[in-house]
Amino acid sequence: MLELRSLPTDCAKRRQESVCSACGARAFSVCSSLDSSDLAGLDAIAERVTLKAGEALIREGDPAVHLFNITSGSVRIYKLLPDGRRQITGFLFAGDFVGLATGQDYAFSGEAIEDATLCRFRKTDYRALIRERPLLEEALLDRATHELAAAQNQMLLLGRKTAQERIASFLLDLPTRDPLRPSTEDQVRLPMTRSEIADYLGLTIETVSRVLTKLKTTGVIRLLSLNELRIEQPDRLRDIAEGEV
Amino acid sequence: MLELRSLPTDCAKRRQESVCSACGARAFSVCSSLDSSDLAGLDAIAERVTLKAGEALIREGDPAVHLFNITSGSVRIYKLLPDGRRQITGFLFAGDFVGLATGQDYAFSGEAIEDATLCRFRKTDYRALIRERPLLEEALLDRATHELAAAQNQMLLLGRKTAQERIASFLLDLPTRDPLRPSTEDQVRLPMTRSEIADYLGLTIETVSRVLTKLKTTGVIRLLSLNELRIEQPDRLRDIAEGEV
DNA sequence: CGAGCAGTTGATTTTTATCAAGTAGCGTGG
DNA sequence: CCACGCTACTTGATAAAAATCAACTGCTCG
Repeated sequence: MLELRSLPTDCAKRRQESVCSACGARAFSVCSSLDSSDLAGLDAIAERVTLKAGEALIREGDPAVHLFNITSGSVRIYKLLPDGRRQITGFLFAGDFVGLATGQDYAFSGEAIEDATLCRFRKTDYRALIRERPLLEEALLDRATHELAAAQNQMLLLGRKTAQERIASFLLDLPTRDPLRPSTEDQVRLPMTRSEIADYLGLTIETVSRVLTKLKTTGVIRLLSLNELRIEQPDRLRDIAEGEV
Repeated sequence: MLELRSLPTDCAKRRQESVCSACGARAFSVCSSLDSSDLAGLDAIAERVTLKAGEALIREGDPAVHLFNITSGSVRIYKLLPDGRRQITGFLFAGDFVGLATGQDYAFSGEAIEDATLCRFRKTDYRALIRERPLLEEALLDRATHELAAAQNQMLLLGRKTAQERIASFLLDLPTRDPLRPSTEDQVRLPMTRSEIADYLGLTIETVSRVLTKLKTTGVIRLLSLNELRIEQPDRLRDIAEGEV
């Protein structure tokens, strides 16, 4: 049930597999030395939740009762302005936590992009549990810390990168976080729509479409289908992402 | 020496004052029940650091040896693109931690905006310490969590708000985080330059200047000096910040 | 087969950046 | 004390990037 996916900076060999007693899903430790016994407590207070594509998980402003861990599928979290403008602040995949960054009320909404399964904990239970399990807390702090670093990268992207640089950065970053990435090297799965990519990168769908077309025309990427593409020239894409053009 | 400033969501009465044995500076607990004895351990491994305005604290890419807590003054943290474009990802004040969001190497640079004093810990010492002090770790997790929520707000700002909305949001947010805010209600201290405001909001200095002039002209704010202004119409500024115009 | 939706492409507008020319405040040195 | 020059800031004119508006394509699903 609980699957703490290894963080991107981990080397694979530090992964430690364990099996959730409650639902049988595999659980991976994060980089610090967390093992099955540490996760067992979490499993005990977890409920399983199933969501169809598009269904809401949490809604901004609601009391933050639960904390979630994604078992399968993917989730978008976002914030809205009163007039409907949307900023997607993250795409989350199996192993990610949803709801860590909240106080009294949820500060963002979350919905399934694809069909998804999740583990749900009451925040109060989880608070009590992590007090007894310092290794679990350390793992969560580690994870929050990594998310913070990712958020800073995203601020750099949103504040200072051009449309082309944003798309390039996105195409390079996404597969590193998606556990379902195609096995083929440099192939990218896009489970989200153009509209979601636009709202994640602070652009419009038209601009996303135009930039993808341009990258295709210049031979940097190849569109395999609407939701799948291949990076033909990774070095060039990396240069574009960092503004080296 | 160590000053864990209360988080904005705290009610004042939950503040718990304690005095650092090493340097005499006051230390406040964060919202959870952290007291002097929990902080004492941190003091023991802390060194005092003094910085003049403009001096660097940490540099992106350097090994992340230290963790800092600001005792006085203010700090900017930022990331650069190869061509020099800068995104300031945060302004930090007394009580804030610098260096939480890092793995092996620092992922951002940090410099003093004004003269500042800080406490410095070796990360290894601090890691060892928080394992023994669950309340401290909980406080840090809490803080990381709040920073994550703030980062999401900033992503909404950078990705979807207009220049005017960004400035309005900034003017409303800054005083809530600056412990040196003027005692006069609705008065805002701007210890940073226009260039820093611009790099924090993803704008240029010219745009920042123009928007401030416009807000002044429409009577929403009054510029008292270059680095001090007063919000004349807080409700209207709040409306502008949320796009209700 | 056709409706509807996601995506693409094109023309135009808007916003903000860029380039350029001032102005104001401040510290320094005469 | 004042002139000088520096820097930060402001203001104006123009350019560029991306948004908006609009038309069209192609795919999926009933």
